[in-house]
Amino acid sequence: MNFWLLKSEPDVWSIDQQIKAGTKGAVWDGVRNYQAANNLKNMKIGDLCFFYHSNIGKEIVGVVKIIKEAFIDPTDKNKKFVAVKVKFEKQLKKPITLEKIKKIKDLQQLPLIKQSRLSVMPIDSKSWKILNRLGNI
DNA sequence: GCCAACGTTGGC
DNA sequence: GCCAACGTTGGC
Repeated sequence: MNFWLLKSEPDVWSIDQQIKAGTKGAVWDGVRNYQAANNLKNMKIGDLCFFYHSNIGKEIVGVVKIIKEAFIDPTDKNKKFVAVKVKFEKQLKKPITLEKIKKIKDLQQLPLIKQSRLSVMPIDSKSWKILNRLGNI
């Protein structure tokens, strides 16, 4: 099992909307970056992803689970990019802010810090554990 | 609202 | 295939 982090602007798609989507889940589409798309392709059913709010909030707000592996993004006319389907898993009572993550030495290698523009990124299991502890998950 | 850091596009 | 110009993302 692998771990990931998905970024979304809450204006476009927020954790609240993800919660409303319920057990049926929702399509994670709109990724138009090859590196991010490659990460999507490597996701397997059952993998867990942090749900991060970019721009507004700048914090990890929950966890979602992959329920459908990569397929052609229905919103991509050129059919080059892929989407996955995710289901709401958990919401953090207390979100983990970017500010907080930046203060933790063991998390400085995360793409979230180093590559701020990447919207889909892998999280190594050690960092996943640290973040779970921080989020009281 | 600005700007750094990237990605992409298109002329050559 | 290079690189300048332009566009986008996202933190501040």
